[in-house]
Amino acid sequence: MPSRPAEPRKRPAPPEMPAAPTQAGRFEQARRVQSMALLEDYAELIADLLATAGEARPTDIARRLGVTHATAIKAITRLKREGLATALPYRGVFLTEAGEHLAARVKTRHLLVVDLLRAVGVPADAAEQDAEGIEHHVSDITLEAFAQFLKAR
Amino acid sequence: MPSRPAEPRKRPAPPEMPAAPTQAGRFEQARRVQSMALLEDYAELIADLLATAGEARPTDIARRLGVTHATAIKAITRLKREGLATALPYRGVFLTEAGEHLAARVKTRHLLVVDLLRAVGVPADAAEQDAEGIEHHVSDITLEAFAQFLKAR
DNA sequence: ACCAATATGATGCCAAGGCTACATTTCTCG
DNA sequence: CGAGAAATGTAGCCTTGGCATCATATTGGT
Repeated sequence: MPSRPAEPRKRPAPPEMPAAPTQAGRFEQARRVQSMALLEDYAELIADLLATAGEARPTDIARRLGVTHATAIKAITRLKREGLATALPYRGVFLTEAGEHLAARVKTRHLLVVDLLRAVGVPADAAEQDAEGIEHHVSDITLEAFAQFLKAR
Repeated sequence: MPSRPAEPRKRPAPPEMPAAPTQAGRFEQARRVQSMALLEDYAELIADLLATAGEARPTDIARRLGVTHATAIKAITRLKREGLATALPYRGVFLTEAGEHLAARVKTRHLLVVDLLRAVGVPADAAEQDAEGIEHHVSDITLEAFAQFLKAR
């Protein structure tokens, strides 16, 4: 039996010990990171399309991300609002300098995360899949540690 | 200059090569995982509070997660809807069997992720912080690889 | 036993990210 | 060149997960 409904409460001992310096702080940071994840994915993909095909069109972006074009266009609007991309109607999307910087960092990080996962024995498919979600949460410090580890072995 | 506005488009070569079996599929999976993340965090925390303090009250949950109590209550409502938790008004939150199972899996995974990060040289603070976001994206296959790696070294 | 303090719950608001449906523009090709 | 096809853009709707605010319940202390 999972758990009994509890008595009327006696407020035994408010576990006010922060368990760690700030558990709440860690969750907040994780949420902050998460809000950047989508921008990062779009920036990286747009950079890839620009490099590969010479242009990045909403439909291609949408297909690659597995969303509808309407969703992609909304995201592109946000990218523009954040100063990461520019777009001329019916003429494709381009990255600003800030957008290109972001894309480059994201790509580097992605490759490093995949390499590290492979290095500790994760199969290629799983490494690719998991990296897609993991990468956004890897801090610079952790990334540096990954690089060191890979160099050392 | 980051990128030129482009010519009227000539549709050069639709890069229809799926780059990988399914890039879109990986993003979709990452999004699916993300939608579970919040439930996992709540389940783990509730289990911890129940074990530590004997009860899990919305206000404590909120404080530990760094959100307002209104937000916590909404999440608890979703936990109930998903069959992971039960709650009696003004009497705290409890986990169903499914909720306890989830909490246990999440906790195990969290510890393993932190251990892995530490093992490859990530400082303790960063490991704790990054694990908070990373753990949700670690598949069973990857988790198993982590376990093997830790055992082997 | 009462009242103030605190916790809890209910609403309503917002932004993000999905979607569908429909309108418009551009392109391709006969 | 002129349609039909395809891409692009717009609008409206939904769910999540935040928030603040207000109303109600519980609790603790005198």
